[in-house]
Amino acid sequence: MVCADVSLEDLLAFHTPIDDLVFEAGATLYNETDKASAVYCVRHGLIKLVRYDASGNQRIVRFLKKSDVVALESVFTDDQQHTAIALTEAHLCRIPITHFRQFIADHPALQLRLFEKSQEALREADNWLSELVSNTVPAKVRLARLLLQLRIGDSDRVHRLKITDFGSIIGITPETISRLLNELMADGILMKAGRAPNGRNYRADIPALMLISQDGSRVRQVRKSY
Amino acid sequence: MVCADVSLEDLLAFHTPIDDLVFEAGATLYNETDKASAVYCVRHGLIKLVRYDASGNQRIVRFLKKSDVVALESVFTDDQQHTAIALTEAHLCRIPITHFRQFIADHPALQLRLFEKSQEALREADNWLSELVSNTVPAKVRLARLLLQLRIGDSDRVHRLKITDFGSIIGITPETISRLLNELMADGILMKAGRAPNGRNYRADIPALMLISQDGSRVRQVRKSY
DNA sequence: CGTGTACTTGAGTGGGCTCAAGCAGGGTGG
DNA sequence: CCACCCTGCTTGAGCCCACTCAAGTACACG
Repeated sequence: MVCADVSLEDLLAFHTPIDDLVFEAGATLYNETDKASAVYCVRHGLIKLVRYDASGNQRIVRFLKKSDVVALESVFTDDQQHTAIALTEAHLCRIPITHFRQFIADHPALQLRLFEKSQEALREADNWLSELVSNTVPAKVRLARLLLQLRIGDSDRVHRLKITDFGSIIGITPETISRLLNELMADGILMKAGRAPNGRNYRADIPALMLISQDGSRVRQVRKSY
Repeated sequence: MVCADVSLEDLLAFHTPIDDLVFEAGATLYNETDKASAVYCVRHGLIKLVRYDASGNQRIVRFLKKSDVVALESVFTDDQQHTAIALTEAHLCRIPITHFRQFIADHPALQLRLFEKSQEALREADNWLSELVSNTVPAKVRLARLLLQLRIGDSDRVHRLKITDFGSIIGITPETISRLLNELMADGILMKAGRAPNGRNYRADIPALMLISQDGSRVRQVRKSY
């Protein structure tokens, strides 16, 4: 929206040097250690935002897709907080940060849109925190939840990430992911479909996944009150 | 800031019915299932934002403290996404959501401030995701990281939450939390201090905690390339 | 045809969970 | 003032899920 709406045309009219870029799958947009220099609007494709913790483990904190804005935090700070990597081929428009800041200042209506974008991202982060990362919920349940979030539209298709990526979202090892996915395939709930490098996906039995995702097998015993 | 800055005076001048409220420790501001009806500015105290996942487990997704705004998402949606509970006695000013929306519309400068607030919250959420919830990092390390985040200013004091609250942040059971805290106390890194219901805290050996928090004992073996 | 990357599979281990019981302290009411 | 409760915390024993390490397979690509 931000780029597709008013703002894009306005930006172009602004005579700013906008680069229209194509990143191929696996390419890095920028690194955690870089100074903020631009924001990117996603036109097409899937981007992962990752962080490396103190022990060097990779962790995916969010996905960005069509009409999302990458590196929005650089409006307020020069420290990038993530590394951004394309998961599929991605088309982006790059807006130098100084121009973007100026543009925001000149267009108050945009501020509310960006605020809303930010709230959306926050909502997704909260979702991940509450659904995807609890040790107290079995890994299989969390994986089912993640697969549902990766559903493509209303279809029976689900994005098929690399198993290490599945792992760095829900916080378990690739080996365990592999075992769980094979289990789901053995049960006929998941089937490999599509071809690399794009379109890699699963055909999924959505109702079955929803059933698994609501699993309450490990509900904590509450002390009885007589 | 939002409440302490321009906006508060402006709001008052606006003749809006602002309630100035005091919640005691443990009191609920609002529930996940309630319709959005207001935002709250925190003047003093600590608020936790919790969610209950499909299996009924409680999960803390964020803390809010002085100068933060609670229920900011209700600017855009009527669905509350969390339950908000006071952890200490808390002083809040309550602004009915219709007034707040109107006020935002009339005061563009506020939009940028709220956008920034939202980015701050997002940053904290990302931090939690990347540092606090990885199963692949030992629980003790994650607990040390959490304790450092709960540090009070630059002192050697750390907020002492209930063990179930510690648990619902990093995703482990209260029993394990208890064992780990006792371990830290046995090592002289942590000492109980302060009195209930407020001021409950630990005196901590901060450098020791930092050491533990950077632990790399479980770094994954990288396949050697000869 | 060889090399690298992604994934699979197996065996063994251990950290954190479950269930269960007991303790400590601060209210509250008799 | 004590008895009682209730909530928060502790401690123990046993188990199991997910981890570690290690080796092997599948497949894409030059």
